[in-house]
Amino acid sequence: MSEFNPHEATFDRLLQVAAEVFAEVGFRDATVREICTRANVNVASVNYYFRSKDALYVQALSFAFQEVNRHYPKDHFLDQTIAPEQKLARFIDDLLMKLLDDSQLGCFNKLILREIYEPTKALDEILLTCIMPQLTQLEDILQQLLGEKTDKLTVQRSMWSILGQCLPFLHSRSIIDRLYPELIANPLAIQATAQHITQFSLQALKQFKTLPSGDTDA
Amino acid sequence: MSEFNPHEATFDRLLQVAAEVFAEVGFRDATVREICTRANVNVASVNYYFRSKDALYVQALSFAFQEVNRHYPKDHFLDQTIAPEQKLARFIDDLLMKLLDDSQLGCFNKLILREIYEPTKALDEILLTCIMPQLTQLEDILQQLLGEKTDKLTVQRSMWSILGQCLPFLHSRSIIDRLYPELIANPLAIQATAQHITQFSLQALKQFKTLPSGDTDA
DNA sequence: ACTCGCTTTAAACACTTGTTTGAAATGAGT
DNA sequence: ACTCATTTCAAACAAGTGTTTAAAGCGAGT
Repeated sequence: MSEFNPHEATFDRLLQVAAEVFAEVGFRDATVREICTRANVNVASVNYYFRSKDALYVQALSFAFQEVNRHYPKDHFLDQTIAPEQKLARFIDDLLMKLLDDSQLGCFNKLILREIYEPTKALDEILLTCIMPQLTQLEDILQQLLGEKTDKLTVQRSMWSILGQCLPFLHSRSIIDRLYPELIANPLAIQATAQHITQFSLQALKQFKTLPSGDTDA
Repeated sequence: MSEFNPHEATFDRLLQVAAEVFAEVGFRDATVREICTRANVNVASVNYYFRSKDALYVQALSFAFQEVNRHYPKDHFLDQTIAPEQKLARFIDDLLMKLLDDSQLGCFNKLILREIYEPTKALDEILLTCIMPQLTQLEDILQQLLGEKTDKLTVQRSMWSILGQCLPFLHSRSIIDRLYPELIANPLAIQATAQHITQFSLQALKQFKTLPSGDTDA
């Protein structure tokens, strides 16, 4: 994944490789020796620079968040000129791309996923810095789309309805790859799937609207 | 979870306890010694009865499936007198209850979830015996609901839209418990959430119908 | 009472793991 | 050229792992 660069300080190389390895096999299955070998670094370096494997994990996590947030800026949803329906479509598109990203960044996603799946003490920080911003962003879009008078609980449930439709492409990849590969075979298929989710959701959301504005239709 | 019963053969006790422990901490973090201690059994028993820890895991998995399938019979969806909308509502209700089941059976669910999340060689068998039946059941309901002329891909995508809405309550429990506990605070709340998913989906599905039958409305 | 197959047991084995250690290498400041 | 703090290294350590072993216990059939 990340080719060996001798000019990168061993500290940074360790962090980078650790994130990758932890993402691939999880905290427990990741061995210090494997990480050090891949980083072309002596075994003792982990304890020298990070005190322990646990501490390395925590640092690797927050490093991964920084990277993800750096590559996926989230400010382009504040634009009030774009219709909320459009924003929702964009949100779903972006999310699906992110979840199916198998590159460098994808491994950071996997890392976060692991943390959700079996939380360590680091989860609380992740929730605050990584998950919550995404959730409130979607919540805002939905509140705009449905109208201010739609109650919070309905908005939240709808938010999970939409998130839920996207998430299987991250956490049930093993099933989808085996039984429904056509859904994500190529970028076009992914976009079609995203479009389905958008259509599905927009139609569903109509029933919860409390706004009179009836000029936004397919 | 399962209190020690001296009259139960050690073989059965091992299987039972192994399923619990594997579900709790995963294959790698589960130690043979922990399993044996909980089962009031000598360490060597695992290798005596099951040849290896790996083999024990596989057997524990298929044992878990048998138990789950025994407790959740799936034949009451063949009844042709029930409207497909009703069937969908029932399906979602059942699934949500299952996914949120924290009892004895819940641990079997966790076991299966783990297998989906990080597949071992055992996944293929699980897909066949445990996952596929559920999926095709939902697929059938949807095909009935949408009409025979709706294409398979749309049906499959819709199936994942519905499944996806339910699955977060299993695999993102850590987030929901922390940020949205009201959604599943008690049986009533769970039912309300299930009802939301049903309404959301039925409204969404309308746009994909290819059947003329227009007498099924909210 | 004795045998013989099955089961249980404590101890040991072989291996991997995270971590520590103390010496060697490195390199900037003088 | 020397110093000294920082970094790297091979080797060893201590603890935990799955597995094996060989002896002891047990229980029905004769």
